[in-house]
Amino acid sequence: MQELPTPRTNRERTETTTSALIAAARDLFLSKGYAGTGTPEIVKKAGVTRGALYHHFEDKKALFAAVVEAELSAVADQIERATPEAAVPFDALVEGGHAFFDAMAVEARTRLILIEAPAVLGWEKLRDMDRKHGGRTLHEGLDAAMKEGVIAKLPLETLATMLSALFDRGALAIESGANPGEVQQVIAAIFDGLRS
Amino acid sequence: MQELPTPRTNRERTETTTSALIAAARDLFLSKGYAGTGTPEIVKKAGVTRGALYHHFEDKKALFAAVVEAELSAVADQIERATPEAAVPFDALVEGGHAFFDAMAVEARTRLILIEAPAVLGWEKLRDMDRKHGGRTLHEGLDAAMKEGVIAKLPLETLATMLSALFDRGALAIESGANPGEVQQVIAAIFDGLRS
DNA sequence: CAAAAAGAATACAGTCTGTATGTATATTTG
DNA sequence: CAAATATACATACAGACTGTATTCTTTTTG
Repeated sequence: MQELPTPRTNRERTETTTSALIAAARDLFLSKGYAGTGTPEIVKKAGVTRGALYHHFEDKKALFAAVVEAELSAVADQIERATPEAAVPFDALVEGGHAFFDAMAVEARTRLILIEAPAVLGWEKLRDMDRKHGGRTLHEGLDAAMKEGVIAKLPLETLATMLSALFDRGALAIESGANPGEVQQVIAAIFDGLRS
Repeated sequence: MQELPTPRTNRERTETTTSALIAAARDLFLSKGYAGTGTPEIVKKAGVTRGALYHHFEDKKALFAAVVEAELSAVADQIERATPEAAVPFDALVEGGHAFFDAMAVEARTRLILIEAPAVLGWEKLRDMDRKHGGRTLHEGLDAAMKEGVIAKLPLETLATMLSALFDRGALAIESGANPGEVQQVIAAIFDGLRS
């Protein structure tokens, strides 16, 4: 009875282990936080050894960054899928906000993306990652609305940064038990106040 | 040549060592972050031993909490001292915001209070601590402005939470090189939009 | 002043991270 | 296709840190 070597290409092997690591790390980071999760536990859950982890990732932080990137991508996809096309740029912003809260409602996702990621990776680093993914939605929406004269003319970059803070804080507040309706009401009022 | 025992009351001893620990920890946490600062380094800088640390504080996190509390208190004091009295409630909000940014301009203070503290102590815990100190300023200002009918009627608690997010994000953006003038311009525009 | 309590120092056990070293599996090259 | 090389992975190790247990010292109390 021979052992079947089951030959796999290197790309496949890498893909398998990195996926397993990211998936395992994601679950543990979400449930126990970054500091509360040790690499021994991660590799055990992923079914590999620490050697494999440190072969594919520079360090624990790099693995965490990969998890965050995946989550940001998932959020962006979920938003894009939920908001097909909005006739009025202004409405797109409101709908996008709604989709954002839905996407962030995944258990503990807010803590991972909005609390832990800035602390572990640095706020600016996360800001850049965010821009690559979901951040574009808000940015482009504001740009369009501003060009059509729907909202007041303000420094776009700064305005986007400030308004995204509203959504982030809103998601955190909702997860902590705040009334989602109230949060959206307040955000709507603020956006409405920006109309020219 | 006898050693002078320099008898000190227990309260004095406690006060001395806890102060030294908090001061040393503050500097190190600010410059190297929470995870990057070990307790051996802290006690060395404070001139005591780890035994003293763990006698007065439950764990490293508790010491960090004490530092954060002190920083929050310092920020609140600085704001209160900078904004004597504002005739119009609405103006008080603007002036308070300006004072807030000044207070947060202390090197790395934003990272400690806005990034690390939520990650280490939990967002809700920090939210509570914040309410005890500076959070009141914004809360009361909004309450007054709303009662006088200066701004639109909205759920106060939620509105305060959302607007404080603007100031927090603004402080972070400024520390990351954003134009302070633009930040305040955007915030002013948002507040102005809320006038009824 | 003796006993009790509180402050503080030392020693220790357990855990984690990152690296160094060794082995097996793929891929490239002659 | 065989040897050489590179990549994937596993094991062993060194250093550091956290929190606790123990012991000693100083202050307080009866």
